[in-house]
Amino acid sequence: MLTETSSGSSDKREQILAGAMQIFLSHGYAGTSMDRAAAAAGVSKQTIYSHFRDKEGLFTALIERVTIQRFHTDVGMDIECFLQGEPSLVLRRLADMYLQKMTDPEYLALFRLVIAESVRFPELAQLYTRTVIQRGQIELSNYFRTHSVLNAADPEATARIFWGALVSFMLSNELLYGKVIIPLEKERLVNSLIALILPDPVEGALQR
Amino acid sequence: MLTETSSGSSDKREQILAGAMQIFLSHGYAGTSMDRAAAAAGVSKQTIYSHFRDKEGLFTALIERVTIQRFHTDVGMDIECFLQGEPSLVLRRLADMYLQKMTDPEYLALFRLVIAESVRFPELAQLYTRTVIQRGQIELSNYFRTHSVLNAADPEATARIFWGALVSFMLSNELLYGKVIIPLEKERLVNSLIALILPDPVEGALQR
DNA sequence: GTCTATACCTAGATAGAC
DNA sequence: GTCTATCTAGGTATAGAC
Repeated sequence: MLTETSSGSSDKREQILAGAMQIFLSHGYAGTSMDRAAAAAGVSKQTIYSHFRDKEGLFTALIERVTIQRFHTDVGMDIECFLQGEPSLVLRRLADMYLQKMTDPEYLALFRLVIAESVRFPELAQLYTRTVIQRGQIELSNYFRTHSVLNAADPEATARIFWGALVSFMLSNELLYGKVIIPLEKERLVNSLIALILPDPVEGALQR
Repeated sequence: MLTETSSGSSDKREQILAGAMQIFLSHGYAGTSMDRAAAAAGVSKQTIYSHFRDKEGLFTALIERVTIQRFHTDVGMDIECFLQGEPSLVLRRLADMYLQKMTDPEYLALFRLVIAESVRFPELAQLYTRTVIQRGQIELSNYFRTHSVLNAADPEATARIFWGALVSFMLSNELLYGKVIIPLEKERLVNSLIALILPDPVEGALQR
């Protein structure tokens, strides 16, 4: 049920993408050799070259696939059911969901790789921005816009702040070893975030 | 006036670091060859190897230098004078200062490179976290803690949110092409950030 | 200390058998 | 389409003249 490309879909092609993905995600573009990619996929090097034009073509197809897949899983789960209930509960639910998605090892590796290669492969970074970042911020903007009880005169800017606090928390904690250097419990970040956005914080919402 | 290392300081050493830095910052670790680094520094390859053990040693010394230098320039400017005055003005001043520092091309390149190589060179990522990230957040935490008029029951968490919103804005705008894909004026982000943190937003502070 | 020249290896990409 | 074998360029690192 994946999008078919010009080369057509085949088992081998999927096998190559699945195997090479592990190596590229963990070792980066320049750090991955076609030999290792072929070995990880369980095929010979020439088989890769019969399915993809060159190393760049393989990498591009691969990152596109991971990004699009992530988009589809996001669409798969019903976002609407997350937005029902007390705003404080909804915001907490949203924050927990985004943080959980962001701390997935594959998401972290994709995030790091897209940033690392954003100069050599700008079109991949742009795809990532449109597919992952923009999507999340539109969801948040819509919620802030349609719930005027919240302290969000500018829904789009508030969405950036909410999302940005979570992204930066993940980046610092998971990729830059902040978890051990400047530890901060997730709950404290989320509690403060909610307290800022809710006009008058409910007593029970702040648990510490 | 730089910190002297075990190899001693020399003009050549500085020349090598300055030249190689440009290449490493723009092409990454694996994307930089010792030939290009030598050419950019205007020395021969063997001269590099007489000052540094190997490519990893050169890269490590280089990133350490850039990170420490950035720390020193931060110390150089008097942070205290930034913290005088109305909280809304101080927050705006802080936000503008951090955003300006973050959009410096060399800072952006260092940021991207540290993230890209955070697996191969974890000690550099940790140095970056301690020197750049932790420092900024301590400054912010102290301000929030000593100004209880602000809506910051948890100063450290609030500092994370403030800093995180700015970092993520920079990351999205400057590294992931968000400036053209999901544009948002800097002023709107900063205004909303200040409005959230100030208990009752001053009328004149929101300009749009 | 600094350069030129080179050893040795691995990279991406291809040729040709099947 | 798929594999084995191979070509060529470019990589890190070193040897030896000055």
